[in-house]
Amino acid sequence: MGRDPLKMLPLLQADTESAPGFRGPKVRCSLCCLKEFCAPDELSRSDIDFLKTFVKKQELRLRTGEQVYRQGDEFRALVAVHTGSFKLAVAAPDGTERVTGFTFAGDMMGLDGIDAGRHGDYAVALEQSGACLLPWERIEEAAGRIPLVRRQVMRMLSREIRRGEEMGLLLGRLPADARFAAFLLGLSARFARRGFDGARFRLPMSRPDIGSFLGLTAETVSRLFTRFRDRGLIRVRAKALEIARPDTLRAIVGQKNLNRPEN
Amino acid sequence: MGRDPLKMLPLLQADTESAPGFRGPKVRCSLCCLKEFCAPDELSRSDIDFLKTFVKKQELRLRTGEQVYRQGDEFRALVAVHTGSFKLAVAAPDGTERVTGFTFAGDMMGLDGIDAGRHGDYAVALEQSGACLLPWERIEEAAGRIPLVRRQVMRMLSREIRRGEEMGLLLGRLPADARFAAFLLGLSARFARRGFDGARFRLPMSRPDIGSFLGLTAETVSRLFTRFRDRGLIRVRAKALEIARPDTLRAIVGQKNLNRPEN
DNA sequence: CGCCGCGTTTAACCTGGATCAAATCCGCTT
DNA sequence: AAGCGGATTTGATCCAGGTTAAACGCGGCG
Repeated sequence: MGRDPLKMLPLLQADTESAPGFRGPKVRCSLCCLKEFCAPDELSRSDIDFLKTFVKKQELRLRTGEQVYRQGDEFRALVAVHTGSFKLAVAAPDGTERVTGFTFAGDMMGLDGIDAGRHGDYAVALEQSGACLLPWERIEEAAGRIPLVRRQVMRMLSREIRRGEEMGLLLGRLPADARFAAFLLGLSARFARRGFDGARFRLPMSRPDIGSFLGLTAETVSRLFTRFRDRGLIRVRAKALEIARPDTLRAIVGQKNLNRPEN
Repeated sequence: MGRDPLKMLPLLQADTESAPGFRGPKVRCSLCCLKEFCAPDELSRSDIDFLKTFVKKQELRLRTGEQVYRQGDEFRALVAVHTGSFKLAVAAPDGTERVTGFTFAGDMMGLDGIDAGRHGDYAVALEQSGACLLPWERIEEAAGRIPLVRRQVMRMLSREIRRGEEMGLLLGRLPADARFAAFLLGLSARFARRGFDGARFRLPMSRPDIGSFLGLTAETVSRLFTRFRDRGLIRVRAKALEIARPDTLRAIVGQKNLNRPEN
């Protein structure tokens, strides 16, 4: 698991713009992170300027396997994914890893640390990725000053609660194939919402990661990939995925939704 | 399930103090709900007065089976449990019920409705119960005005996120006995934290409810009750529960925590 | 006081997915 | 191109917990 010592990039430092040895597309954070809070046109110019004072130039760049923050680290900032993707996971007492989520460009990470003041999970880059740090103290301050920001922060938190509940429903009650179908559809919807192709995308995570996330073994996940492929529901080629029949996938999620189909 | 038409008490009305036919201990809400937000002594007198303007006299009284809010209802207020207990559940498309949580005195309900503006679950009283309504608009206003309230609201939301994650871990990866042990210990801890006896309490919910919550069948839950009783871990007598050996229960949760015990 | 209906417990069997084991594929290095 | 090591796929068992069915217990009611 944590065999080779993964590098930990310092949090909240403005000079981490270019981690040594990092190569990749040069992107600026600018307003991208703020979109998560508010439709930009709903904010006044001065509000935007105020927000920019603490988000700009906070970009963090990570290579595959590097962690943005570690479990137990002091919580100081929310992390907005700017480019690439991350897996969120917790380490069980014995060191085993349990994947709790995946994040992509536009997602926010670290929300669960606000209460306890430290991170309950850790975030690992699944590929070369960029992230914006949003110092929580500043966010709180902004939330006090700008009603719109306050509302959006709370909605973001609430949305996360809802998502957790749905995940619980998924894990607790759906059989393996329905979980897997729901997973694929969920990814598809997320990509589509962000303007990417929802029918054709890359899975940045490994089979064991998917399994861990869905409460299944890597073997079962692999079998599901092949079964779905053989049934013509998806097209897979290593990490590349194509959703061929989303309707059928939806049916698999819905149909097995409960134990007594009839009523 | 929803066979007999459960009564729906109107939300946000001040005159629901005494629902017709309701009998039970007469309790006042006063500051109890606010404790959820802030240690009362950290708030100034004027802040408290301000908060009281919209929480006092908002108490709702419910009898067994009555719903505080229904799935899909417009979200207008947080609901703080004042007395008694509730189960939170969602109805699957086919009408089947999935229990997503239980709440007791001091707990807050409805947090997941903030984002979407409507409730994603419904809350049913498991016994004669009382609840306080906290109009969300007012809470938001207070959050803007009083930094402490703002912080506490956000922490509350964050805590809920963390709890959801833990629930996911539980549902996705623990075997039945570990889930059940964790459930009992969780209840115990919650009661203890609220000043009740953590070793001896009443389970207000039915076996099927527990099963639904844990992603197990009622039969399995029943078997676990008897197995745990036979092993001397608990004492059960219908709804009355006594935790005899919490340490062993903890061991059951921890030990089965993962698939490869050795490493 | 005994009947009725529902929630709970117990018992017998079956299946989905985990486990264990092995073959194959793929990206990288030399 | 060949060699290597980890990831993925495939195959063969096994078992926890679901399913089905039936007995039991208990409170409400006529």
